[in-house]
Amino acid sequence: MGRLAPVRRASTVDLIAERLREAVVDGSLPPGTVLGEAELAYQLGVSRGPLREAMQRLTAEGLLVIPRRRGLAVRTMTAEDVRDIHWLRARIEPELGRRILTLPAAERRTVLAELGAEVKRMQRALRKDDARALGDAYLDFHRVLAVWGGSLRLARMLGTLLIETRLCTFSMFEHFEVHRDLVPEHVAFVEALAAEDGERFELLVQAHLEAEVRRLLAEPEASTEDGADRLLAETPDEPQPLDRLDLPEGL
Amino acid sequence: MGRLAPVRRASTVDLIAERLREAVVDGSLPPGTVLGEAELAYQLGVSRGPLREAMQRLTAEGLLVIPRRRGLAVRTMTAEDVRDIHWLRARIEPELGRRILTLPAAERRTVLAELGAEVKRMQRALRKDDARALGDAYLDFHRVLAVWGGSLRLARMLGTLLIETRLCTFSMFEHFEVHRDLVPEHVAFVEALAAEDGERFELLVQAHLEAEVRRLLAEPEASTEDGADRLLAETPDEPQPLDRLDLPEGL
DNA sequence: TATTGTAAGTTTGTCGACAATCAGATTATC
DNA sequence: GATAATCTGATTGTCGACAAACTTACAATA
Repeated sequence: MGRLAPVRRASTVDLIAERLREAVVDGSLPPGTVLGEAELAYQLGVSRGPLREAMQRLTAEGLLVIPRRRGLAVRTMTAEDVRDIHWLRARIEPELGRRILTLPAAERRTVLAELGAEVKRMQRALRKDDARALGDAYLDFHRVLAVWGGSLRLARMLGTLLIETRLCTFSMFEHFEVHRDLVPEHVAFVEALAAEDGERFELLVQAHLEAEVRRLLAEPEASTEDGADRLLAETPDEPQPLDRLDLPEGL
Repeated sequence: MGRLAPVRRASTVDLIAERLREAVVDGSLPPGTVLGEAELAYQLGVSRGPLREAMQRLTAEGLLVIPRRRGLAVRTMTAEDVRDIHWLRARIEPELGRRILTLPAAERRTVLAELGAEVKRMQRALRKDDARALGDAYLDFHRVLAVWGGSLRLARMLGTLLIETRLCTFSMFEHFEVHRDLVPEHVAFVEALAAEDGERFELLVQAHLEAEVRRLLAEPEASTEDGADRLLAETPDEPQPLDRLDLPEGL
């Protein structure tokens, strides 16, 4: 008989954490935002207790920062973070690709179908010049890799890295930008997987991620001196940027 | 003028989380342990608020599990977890080795010295037949790799994986065991790094980790039917083991 | 004018309490 | 005798409040 998946009611903390993650991903909480607990709790319609618990969780994921006595702040990514994140993704994603290629044919077809669907979403977004939708489809494309990669922990890691990638964009630019290379690049990804060419997939992914780093770290548009300030934030002369305040805790 | 490192007072949550991590690592909180919040808070001398926040953080790290209305439980690792953890480590640690080899010579010497010191600790522990100390030195050896690997995120990940590795041991066996292969294996690791032979280092590490998996998943001593039960926990017929209750949250 | 000292205001960090919920034991029923 | 229903006790999930700590602004002094 078919086993039933156990029901899993999300706790309030789960809900809050998810809501916060969403807000970070969709840009309603841009990097550097500082929020008071009371205010935020009121907005979410919960008390400060559960909110603080959720904050701790997002802190462990590296999305939030808790400056002492200052509520919470959305992490601002430095150039070093950008490099670290993309370097890591360049190791993880090809590995996931390889694992996906070892899947039974049926499942592999499913993966390819899902990836194809995301590429289609990207194409539609591009036609509409909808940078936001393009970015969302981009994230979901890579999430598919995480889900099918066969390693719980690697999936979780990549999931976090993808959100951090989004934070990189927000940290470096004021607003989304459509960049047209994205679609052909991802078409190539799918083709490489379809051809069961793991090596080619790896090279393509790495090329893509390196290009992303270059794009993100290129001098931001001169207009937004704000962006310049943020790049500066990684120079060692700052009075210790908020972002790194409680990182070392992790290890 | 020399910049002063900013003072960083640990918050109560940090302290609690650290204490809990320690307890997990040193075995005073074996896998499967269920604890009531009130009791634990009393033991730690704090109120339930901060304790719950720390719990959320350890949950995000995958060390704890929060069964609904049951306080908290130390995660029990399944055979699948054992494989996942070691598989991941087999990807991460060689990568860290490679990065360490690209370090300036002076720093590389420091790393080798630190690794050598840990190996010495392992040898001393082995001579005394002190399995606990051997395990601790083992953890610290690999932590050195994490610290010097040059990637904050990868370091954090490996740090967590190492604690999980310890949980694997506790999940599979009732007590520590001295196994003598460990020391020569780690001597070889250091030698490979000293010879700047990244490839050899990779092979050695992978061999070691595969051996560990075999050792951990070998039928536990017949005496401990408890261990057998735990192995069973991963079969799909259980009514959902506590361990996996709230994992999917991560991604 | 720059710098230090002071004070007020705001926010967090922590705690205690209440109510809803669940697990386990007991009892009733088929 | 086994299953289902009920009940009770304990524990969590959530909230409100208090006190300490920090930040900011202002004033005084060199």
